[in-house]
Amino acid sequence: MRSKNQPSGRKSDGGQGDRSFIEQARRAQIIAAAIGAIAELGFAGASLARIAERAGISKGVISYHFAGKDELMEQVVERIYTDAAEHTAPLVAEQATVAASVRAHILGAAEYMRGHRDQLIALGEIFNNLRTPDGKPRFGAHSSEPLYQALEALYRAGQASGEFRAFDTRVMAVTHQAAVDTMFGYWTAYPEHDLEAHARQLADLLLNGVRAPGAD
Amino acid sequence: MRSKNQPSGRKSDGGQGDRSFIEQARRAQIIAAAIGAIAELGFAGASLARIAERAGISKGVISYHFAGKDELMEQVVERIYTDAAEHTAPLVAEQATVAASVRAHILGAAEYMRGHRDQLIALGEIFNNLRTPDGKPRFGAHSSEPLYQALEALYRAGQASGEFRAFDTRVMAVTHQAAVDTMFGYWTAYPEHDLEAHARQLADLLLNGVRAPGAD
DNA sequence: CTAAATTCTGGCCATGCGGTCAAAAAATCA
DNA sequence: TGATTTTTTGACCGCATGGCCAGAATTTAG
Repeated sequence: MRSKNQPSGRKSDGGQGDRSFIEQARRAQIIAAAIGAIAELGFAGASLARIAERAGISKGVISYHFAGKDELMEQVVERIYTDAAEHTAPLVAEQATVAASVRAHILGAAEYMRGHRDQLIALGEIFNNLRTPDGKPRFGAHSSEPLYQALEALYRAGQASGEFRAFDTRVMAVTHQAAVDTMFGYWTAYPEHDLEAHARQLADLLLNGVRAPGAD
Repeated sequence: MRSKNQPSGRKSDGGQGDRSFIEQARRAQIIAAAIGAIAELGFAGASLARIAERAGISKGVISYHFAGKDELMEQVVERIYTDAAEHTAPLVAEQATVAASVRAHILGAAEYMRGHRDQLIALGEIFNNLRTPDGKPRFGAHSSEPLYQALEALYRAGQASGEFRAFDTRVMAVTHQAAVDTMFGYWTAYPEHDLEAHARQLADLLLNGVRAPGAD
């Protein structure tokens, strides 16, 4: 009766530990199918049955590889989130001035959006809809703390270097992130919209907003 | 066999036409209960049963007064939306300069948020989640067009008067709206956050971003 | 090749959903 | 008052959902 079948049995296991290759592949496949389903049908429309159908497997397979729908959704978020962060972070770091970093962050985000439409839609859907069993949002605004802190650090550096004027860096970070997120949402609704031009306009706007009075 | 009981039977009837007082009162009561339920439990958690429970009535009453859940949700949106617009619009109009109007819009929105937390949460939930029978979002980003156009007109006026520099007014309008919306979301997540200070910071940021080079 | 472990299938379950309805209750009318 | 209309109730329907599991299929190990 020992050694039950539960590859995903080790609950609350952050790292993926010792997972066989085919196990990892199946999980990746299911996650990909989930992203597609959520992007097309919305969070509520992405049932396990529909995700399984997209993946070309039986519904039970998902239950076999994931503890439940909630774990699936959390894995989807983790996958997308880390991937996006890995892409954006280095772009910012290699700039000479802080203003250039801010601009690079915005333009880099726009470029990333082009190739990851479904992932970002799915991310938003899950953020907005996934809830804990007691009904509270699973990913509240608090989940954006790391993002906010990174942006705050960036803007504070600009203040320290004298590039930027004095302002509340937290409000700035929140606004910056919101503007970038919405740029994506707007482009999603109006696909013919020029994403890169939007990004340039936005960078101009934000940098003008924080630029130190003397610098020109 | 004529004269069936269907107070809400006149489908696609924009105005409320001839509705008895008690009929209007019941509808208002149900809409209020729906707002509370959505704000607390999210869109998915706000079932007809739970809304009815909150209103202290039987579930069937909702079906009697509304054609279906979708109509209820649309009425909720209409109620909230018109109420908010009525509050914000005059504030903007009575300002001397365009910059003052922009500032008034942001500060006015912040003030409004304080007294209408649940309404605005519910509005967001419905915008993000209500879908037509074929699965498409009922209120896409296109629903914000009137807002965007009003803001564009405002910023264009500033450009015409020479207060503002040249920039893409559409990007500006989208960004402005996003920043205001997110100010609300952030305050919701961090209730101790100083909403009015945030609004002032945001107004400074946006106005600095668009201010004409010479003006100071 | 055989045995054991892993993975997959397809059907089943309880739950909650939106919606419907006959009948009861309440309000209105004559 | 009694007759008629409006409103409410509470039970019920069909359906989709997330989850479960016995057994079959497949892969791996000895």
